[in-house]
Amino acid sequence: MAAPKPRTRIQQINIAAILEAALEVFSQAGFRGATLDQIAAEAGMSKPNLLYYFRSKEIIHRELIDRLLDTWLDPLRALKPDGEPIAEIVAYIRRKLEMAREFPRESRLFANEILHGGPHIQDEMKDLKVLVDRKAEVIRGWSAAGKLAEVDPHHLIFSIWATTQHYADFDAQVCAVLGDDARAATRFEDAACYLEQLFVNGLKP
Amino acid sequence: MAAPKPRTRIQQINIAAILEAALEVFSQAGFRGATLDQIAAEAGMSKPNLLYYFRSKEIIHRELIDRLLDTWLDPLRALKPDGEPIAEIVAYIRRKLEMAREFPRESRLFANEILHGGPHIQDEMKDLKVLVDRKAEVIRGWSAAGKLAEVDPHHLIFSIWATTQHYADFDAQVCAVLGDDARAATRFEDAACYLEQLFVNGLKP
DNA sequence: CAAATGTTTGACCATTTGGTCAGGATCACG
DNA sequence: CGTGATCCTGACCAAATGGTCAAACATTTG
Repeated sequence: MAAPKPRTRIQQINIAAILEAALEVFSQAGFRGATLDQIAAEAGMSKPNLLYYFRSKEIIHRELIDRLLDTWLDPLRALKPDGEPIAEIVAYIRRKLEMAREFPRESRLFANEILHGGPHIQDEMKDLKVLVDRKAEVIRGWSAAGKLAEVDPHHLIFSIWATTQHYADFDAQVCAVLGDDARAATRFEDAACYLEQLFVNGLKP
Repeated sequence: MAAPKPRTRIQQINIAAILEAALEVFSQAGFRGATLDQIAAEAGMSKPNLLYYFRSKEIIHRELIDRLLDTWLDPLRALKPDGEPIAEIVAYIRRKLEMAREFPRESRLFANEILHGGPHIQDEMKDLKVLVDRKAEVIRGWSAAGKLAEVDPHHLIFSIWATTQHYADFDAQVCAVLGDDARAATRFEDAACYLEQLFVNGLKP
């Protein structure tokens, strides 16, 4: 199905360099805002050479999205039905927050895509729905067993996505609001602490 | 400071039509992805005529952002220090959710801007920080008075922004995951209900 | 080494796009 | 109704951009 693995050493190096550069540029400027010249410059090669490895701008973008989706949902997949519900959810939040810190560019790339209606990932959305529906059933089971408050599982998942990815996608705003002081530097730890409190106990005193 | 109000009737009509069209196009395609031709077509006029009213693409964008920011923070401003804390926060969440439903294009326009580092709104970010810091103090006071859990007020505000704007910015994903059934149709009501539960009581059974 | 295969590039092209301009159409108003 | 201000447009332009191509340059391999 997928193209056979890169044959030569040079191909491996250059394809990796291009994807790294494209991730940087796409995540900053969006698909339309990114130019092949920018990506080529960032990757340290000429534009025709870049196009020798990827036949079009869109193909680079697709490849990035494909690779991203592959790992993006791992934290959700890791939600274990037989774990302790609250602990499982807190662990999920921590994993998502960790990804927001480790892979902010991937998060922004994805956010950009969805923000514009996700025109390139209609198929993948179907798979996403299947996965989410399955995990929603798990959560519903937890609620039914009295181990979790009775909440809409889909919206619970949305709220976890929203609160964690916010720290990657809206980093500019987060940092601007927190200012230059130490609070901005510890924002991920502070967020983890706050979100655990929020999701477990809410805001009631 | 601002240009004197549109003089003529025609100016009022056309400027309004342009801003409406630009909001539509910018929010769908982003700044770079939007073209003057698209905006002009959407506004039902020729490109040179559009440029007669706004001298450049960037000026249209600035005007939209300016008008947006004017009202975007109203819900936060409305947070009353002498209200009942939990009720005030729930009311804030409902207002933000209402805005996500009523003004999804504005939300996406703003999200796009922040996602790309907010290059056009550095100044406005300063004002934002001032407002948030002030409201954070109010929240801290509520916690100190024992009327609210002890949480980081800034991150509390972030989580409200994230969870509510998610329904505007990531609408494509939300609808894809909820599917075609009635659940997608009632997503805002369901979200309001879920978020109230989450923020007040958390997920503990 | 020499052929075959793989890699790189400068020059080039068509299209898109933000923006201009001169002049014609329309409107407000005395 | 006439005249000055406002409004509108077709034609045009320069720059940017995605993409092509032939030919030069490396690298591998028999």
